[in-house]
Amino acid sequence: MPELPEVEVCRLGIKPHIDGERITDIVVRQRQLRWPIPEQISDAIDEVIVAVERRSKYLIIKVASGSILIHLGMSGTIRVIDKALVPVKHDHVDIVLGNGKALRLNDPRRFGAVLWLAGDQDEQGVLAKLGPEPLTDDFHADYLYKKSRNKAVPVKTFIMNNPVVVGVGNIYANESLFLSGIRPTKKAGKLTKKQCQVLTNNIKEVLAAAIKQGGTTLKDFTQADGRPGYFKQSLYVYGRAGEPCLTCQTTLKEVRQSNRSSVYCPQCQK
DNA sequence: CACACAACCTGCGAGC
DNA sequence: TGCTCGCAGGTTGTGT
Repeated sequence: MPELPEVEVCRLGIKPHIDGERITDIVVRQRQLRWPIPEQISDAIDEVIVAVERRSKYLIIKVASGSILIHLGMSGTIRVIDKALVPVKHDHVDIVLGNGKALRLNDPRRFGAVLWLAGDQDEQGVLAKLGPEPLTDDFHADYLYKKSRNKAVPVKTFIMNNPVVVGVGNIYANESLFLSGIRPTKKAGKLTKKQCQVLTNNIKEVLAAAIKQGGTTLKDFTQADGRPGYFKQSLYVYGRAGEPCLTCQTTLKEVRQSNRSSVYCPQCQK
């Protein structure tokens, strides 16, 4: 499910149920995710959760001696459930809590990850290479303009590249570019300052709006049937190839870039 | 260095 | 009913 908004909605949903709770056990049923779940993750057992944070699409669950990182990949979901609930297919990990609940990760495709960071230093590996958070002031028009100079890559590929900016996945990349009137195939280096301004603004707005809409379903997060059921987005282009543009009725086109589908309006996006 | 593309894995819907 | 194919919200690693 996860692009940045879905991960943030997930964080907001689970935080009230797990923050301040003691981890009483960590049950690993399937260790082989994107990377094997490290044995040292059991260091977190008997410790108290002191923070529930997010960096990029990683959830960060902090205890005194380190942090558990969780990435949901393409198909991961996480739920707070009663610890006695019988696990189903692809329920790979439980973080069992002192309050009788458990944080349960389900991930059919296993592109997700559960990692352990000892101490409080930033990881050399996954977190160190990440660019700015899109919703902070570190991500702004001048930054994007300077960063994109002399880049021949298509702008869509550029904004989906984690070292440039994190958290912009395929859906919101398509939507942001439509709202900005920029073709996904345009070379990043050809963006004007004005276009960088418009694009950064739209990326921020699209992500913020999605978080806000996801938030409306938070109260259902721990219901028995469980699934967060993300608020249905009103999407302008994603998944609408061949259908009329909602602005000008022109038939939306689809191209593949870096093996991902890009949909755009040939009239509205130049 | 910059960029394109395959790979990781399972499930689902379309088409036959 | 059941098979095969293509595609899916992400990221890393390899090759040119």
